[in-house]
Amino acid sequence: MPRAGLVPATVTEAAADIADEIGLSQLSMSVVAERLGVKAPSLYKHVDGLADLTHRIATLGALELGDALRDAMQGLAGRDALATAAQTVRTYVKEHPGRYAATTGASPTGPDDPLAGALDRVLGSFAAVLHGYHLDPGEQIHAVRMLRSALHGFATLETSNGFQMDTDIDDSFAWMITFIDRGLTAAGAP
Amino acid sequence: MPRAGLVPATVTEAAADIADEIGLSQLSMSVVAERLGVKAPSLYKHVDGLADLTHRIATLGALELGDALRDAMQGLAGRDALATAAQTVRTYVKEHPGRYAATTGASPTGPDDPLAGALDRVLGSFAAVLHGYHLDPGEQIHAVRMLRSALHGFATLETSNGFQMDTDIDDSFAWMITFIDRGLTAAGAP
DNA sequence: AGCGCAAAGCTACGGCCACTAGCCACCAGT
DNA sequence: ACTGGTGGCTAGTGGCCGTAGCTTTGCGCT
Repeated sequence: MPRAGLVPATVTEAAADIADEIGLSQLSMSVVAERLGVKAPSLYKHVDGLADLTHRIATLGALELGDALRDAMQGLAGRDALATAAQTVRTYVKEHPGRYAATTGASPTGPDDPLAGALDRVLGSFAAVLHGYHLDPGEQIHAVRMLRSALHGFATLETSNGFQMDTDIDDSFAWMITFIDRGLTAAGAP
Repeated sequence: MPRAGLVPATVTEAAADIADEIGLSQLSMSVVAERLGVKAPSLYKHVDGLADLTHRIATLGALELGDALRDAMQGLAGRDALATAAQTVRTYVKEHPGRYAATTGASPTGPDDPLAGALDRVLGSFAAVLHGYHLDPGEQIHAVRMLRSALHGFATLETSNGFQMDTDIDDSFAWMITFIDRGLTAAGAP
């Protein structure tokens, strides 16, 4: 019987995929082990239990989302940057609901936790979106929180089927982006 | 040994309280039974398992939030109605995070499910807020979704400690309400 | 090539969970 | 007072996380 050749990263990625497929709450050591062709206790050689595994999935999700935002927003500003960032977040949450759920449910254990840096990069992208609107510096933090709330709320409500089906959700999302863009433009030039 | 005199409503309320205290994910039949002075299997005489119990907590939460919104918004319109509704939601989520988590994680099983009606009443209050702004009828649904997203996102991020502590969260919330009010006013009178 | 040793896999186990089966005692209605 | 339904119980199953300890593998070093 050859060895499986696992490292923490492989386990984390397999677990993240499973969480996206069946939901984070359904994730278990057994199902991850099964996918990797291994018995459950073997995973503890690479990962420090289910809580640690979830934390690693959260970090992976934050890193991926940060990368996606950075890539998508290259050279954009103002409304284009806002619309692109928003769509990137929404798409990521729809394609990776398990990773995103892990990310939102996690908090860094300390300043050296890689999750902290990854989350900061995501927040940095949101801040970058707002640089295109000439806001009062004191308003910057409020605007970031408003933007996060709107995107996070919309995406989570959408993935949990919180919206009725009858009206197109894409239209509502576009409307919300326009609403925020107009508000930020007006706030920036009063 | 006298009987405990339980009914489904007692069990649901006790479970909801516990969920608020220790988090919905930590809720278990054992801990509910212990609080009610009863062994865990006895609960199955009143409630059809943990999933059913969670569903009942969700319904309770939606009913309570709907009542709170109705009461708080009596006779208010426009910005006052918006600010009051928003603050009501935020306060409810902060005081009853377990109930709210159950509500957002649940979906009605059918049209006769009491949860469906309760959720509709909450949505109705949001729609009532928007009646004070003279929106195009086609925009109404988008505005409801935007409002829900913002409030839901803000409240869940706040309860999961998603915001850094350094800037006052109350200020950010007030800023967001003002932002939405201005946007809706501008949209209603273009 | 062969040897040694760390590490990666395994089986076996303990404790907690949800949930079921089946028993017993209490209280209500006649 | 009897009787039947009902609310509580104990016992038990299967699943989960996580630990202990064993076996085996395969790399590095002589």
